[in-house]
Amino acid sequence: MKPKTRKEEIIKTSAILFKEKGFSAVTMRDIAKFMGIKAASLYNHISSKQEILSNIIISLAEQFTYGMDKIQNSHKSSIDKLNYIVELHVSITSNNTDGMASLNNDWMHLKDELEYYLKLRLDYEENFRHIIEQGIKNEELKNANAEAMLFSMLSTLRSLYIWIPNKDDLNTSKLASDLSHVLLTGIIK
Amino acid sequence: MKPKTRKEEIIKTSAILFKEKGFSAVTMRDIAKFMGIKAASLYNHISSKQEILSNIIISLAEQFTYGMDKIQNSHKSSIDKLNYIVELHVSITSNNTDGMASLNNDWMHLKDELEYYLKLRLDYEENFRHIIEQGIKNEELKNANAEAMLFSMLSTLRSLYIWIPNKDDLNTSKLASDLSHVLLTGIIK
DNA sequence: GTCTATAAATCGATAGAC
DNA sequence: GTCTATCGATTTATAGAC
Repeated sequence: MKPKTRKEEIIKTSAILFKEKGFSAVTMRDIAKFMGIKAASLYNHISSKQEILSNIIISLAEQFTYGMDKIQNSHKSSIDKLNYIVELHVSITSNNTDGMASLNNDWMHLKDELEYYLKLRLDYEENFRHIIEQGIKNEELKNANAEAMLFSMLSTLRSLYIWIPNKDDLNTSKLASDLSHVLLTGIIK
Repeated sequence: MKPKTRKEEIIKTSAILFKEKGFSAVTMRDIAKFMGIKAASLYNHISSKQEILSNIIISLAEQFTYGMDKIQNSHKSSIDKLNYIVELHVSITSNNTDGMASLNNDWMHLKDELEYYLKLRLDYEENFRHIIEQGIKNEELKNANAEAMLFSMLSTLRSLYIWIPNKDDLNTSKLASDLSHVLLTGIIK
């Protein structure tokens, strides 16, 4: 995931700073200083601060959409599908923990792509909900509050970017399996 | 929870706007406009934008600290303590959904109170962790990844402010019990 | 308690030299 | 590809009238 072009380098640097203080509190001068150049030089590679933000967010949102489509089209059990969703989040997040902060906290500062992002997010949530509801019908899952199940899983998976950087020796498959176990079977003996 | 003084009104209004766009993207003019006055008039009641933010965040952080202390000092089982933690989050969040957004997303913009806030948060997490570890020793909880358990519960509870406003007919005790059930016993049949 | 007017600093972005 | 210089807009906050 090393940036190959100068533009990719700007986007990667921005994601680090956006994670620390949020999109609105980071200035073009902050980004430039971090890269050892002047703010005006950034505009030779990108056209606006907005463009940096959309690059970070839309790319991630589309990765989630693509992954969810593959899971939906696989003919697996509901529980297997939920396990794959956990793996999807662990995989995408561990490859871009910085960008995930913008996806979660700065999407509202999108302009041209705001509607597109909101559609991707809504579709994702509806697919997730559908898998849970199917699992209840199948009697794979408890006949309980489906919205609470969805909310709990989504909240945990969306917060992964906060947790993952703290695990130095990151074993993504163990992390995904531990997390699946907690989310699906609970913590009570 | 109706604001009684003009200062409380400013803080309540600010919390609504901070939730929408974040602290840094909201201007004093935005807050004033929402209240039907001019930005300069705000300074007759508060001394800075910073002061508004600390009022929102520190008050909430102290409520969590106070609630956790009471739970720690109660001589209940580990599982009961976890249930009370869920109730604590549902209770505080449902009384101030707007402010919870600042607590979660804008704490890094604190200045004088940043260290104090970080200490309260760290203590809270350590108390939470201790309860889970005790539960594992007691054999009330599974002998599994304690950090994953803590992370999953905390992530879900901290995200409650996003979910609660969407439930119009809010029955807080049913919400807390549904959530406890999902978090403690999982979703698999 | 609210207003108008304004200070002082900082913002995103552009022009043009090298 | 980076620089200096700068524009025009916007920011938090203050001074002083009413």
